[in-house]
Amino acid sequence: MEDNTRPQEEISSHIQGGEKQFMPQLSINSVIFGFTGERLVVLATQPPMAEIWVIPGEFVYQTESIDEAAHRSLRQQLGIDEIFLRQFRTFGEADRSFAGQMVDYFEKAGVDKSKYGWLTKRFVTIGYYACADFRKIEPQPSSLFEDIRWIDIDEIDLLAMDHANIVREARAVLTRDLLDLPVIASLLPDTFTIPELQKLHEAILGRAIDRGNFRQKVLRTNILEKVGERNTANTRRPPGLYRFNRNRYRELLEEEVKIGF
Amino acid sequence: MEDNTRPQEEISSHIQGGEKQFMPQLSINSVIFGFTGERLVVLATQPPMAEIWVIPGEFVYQTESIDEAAHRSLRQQLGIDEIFLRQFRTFGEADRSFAGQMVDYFEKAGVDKSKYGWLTKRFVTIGYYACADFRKIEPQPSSLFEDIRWIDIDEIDLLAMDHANIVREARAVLTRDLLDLPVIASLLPDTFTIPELQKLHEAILGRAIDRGNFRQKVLRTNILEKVGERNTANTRRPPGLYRFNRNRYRELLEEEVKIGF
DNA sequence: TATTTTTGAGTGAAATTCACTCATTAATGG
DNA sequence: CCATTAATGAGTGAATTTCACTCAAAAATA
Repeated sequence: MEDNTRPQEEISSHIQGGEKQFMPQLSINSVIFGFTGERLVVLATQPPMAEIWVIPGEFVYQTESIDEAAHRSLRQQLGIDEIFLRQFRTFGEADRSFAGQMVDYFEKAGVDKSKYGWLTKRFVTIGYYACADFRKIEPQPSSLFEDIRWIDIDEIDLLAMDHANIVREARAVLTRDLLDLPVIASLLPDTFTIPELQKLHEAILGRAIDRGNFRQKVLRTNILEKVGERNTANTRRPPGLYRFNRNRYRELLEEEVKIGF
Repeated sequence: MEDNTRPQEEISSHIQGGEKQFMPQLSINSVIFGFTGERLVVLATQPPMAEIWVIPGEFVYQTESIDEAAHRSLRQQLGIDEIFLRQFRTFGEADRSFAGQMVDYFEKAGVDKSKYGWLTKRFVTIGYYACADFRKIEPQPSSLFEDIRWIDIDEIDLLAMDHANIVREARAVLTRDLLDLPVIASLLPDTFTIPELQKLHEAILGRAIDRGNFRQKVLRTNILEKVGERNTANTRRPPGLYRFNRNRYRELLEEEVKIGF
């Protein structure tokens, strides 16, 4: 993937030149999953002056692929590079549009309708989902959004438009993809304990897993390598510290070995 | 899904009005799988005057959803209604366009460039795949294509543009979806034998399956009901005739029971 | 009528799943 | 300093599933 970074533009210029540089009526939206250690969360942003929460989105430059647009979005808006990012579905209901929320916003901002009109049309959006280390991302407002924060997976109904539905679909795909362990690797810090890994699985699957059996199955795949003896946490018995063996990862993917928890 | 059928237009009017009624730079393409009894095949069409083969495609009216456009495409072009149809991926490379093949064609046809120009731009296409009963579809040329035929899954490299790749991706998804038996139900006639069902599985998976074990597993799910005693084929011992029990179907889907061959 | 080919049915060893118990470790409280 | 406690690490065995395999049945064919 080449670097298609463009200067971080002011929101108004981003929008006003839109119809010339972007693919018309097309956007991408990314569901970015994180894991607090207990709960599955997704990243939500609040556009300037608009009192709504949405998942991060972008438009597609005429000169870039949709995958590049998705990566650029994360890079420019969140400073995230090198991340697991996967297209999972495209949403194209006939009445899908920003119009309701956007008109108010632009009139407040004093933008001329001839400039933002292209934005109020019906939009088809390509959904991506990503997994990110909860602690490494430091959400900070930029010119593209006023506020940004993690919201619990059970609170997504506060999202505007059809974004709650997009998140639900993404979560269903994530659950299916759970077998491909590389998916969740980026949800965890570089090193972690097996109980932590189990909690992540339980958060995604939404059900409890037997402790002993989980441990056995994971270790049997040889996908983990012990890196430290103990944790500085204040638990009783200190759990072993592990990290993913990236080579074994790819092997498992190619063998299409299903772990099956 | 409402009926959004429009009169079958002449190819030229279909194209010339395009930029006004269709979503710009967006199309859908459908990979339609069939099963000959031995081999997996896909439907390919040849546009008028163009010496290329492509999979069926359409544009999306501003007033219809992408799913409706996909269904309409099959209805208008192939006379197929009520079919299993599933979106599987969107293709959006920066250089994806009909330009190469189309310019020659329209110049031959004497269409003014101002009319077909919108068609030569970069296009993003939403991929759908469908399963159809090989015998029920009777491919016949219409105003939208000059010729149409089934091609073997191993001969898709003759397809133009990135369509071979689209078919490959669809096949990979079909293989994954094979567990959800309803997917393949529409590939078979209403009644069929277990050996026929097994051959279909082998054609999709691309490998041999043990006969006895396959039989056991399928029958254990109670998804089949015996409908006739024997077949009029000229085999040795006549196999039992079965059909899918639609109710049991949905049950299995909801239980998310994996058959796992 | 014997042969051949295909379907239908069954068997058992090997592997996997899954609920469960026991041992180990180190912080905590007295 | 020691018993308690809470968490991790390790193991066990019954039940189930997988999978390669054999045998029986049915009907066309020679």
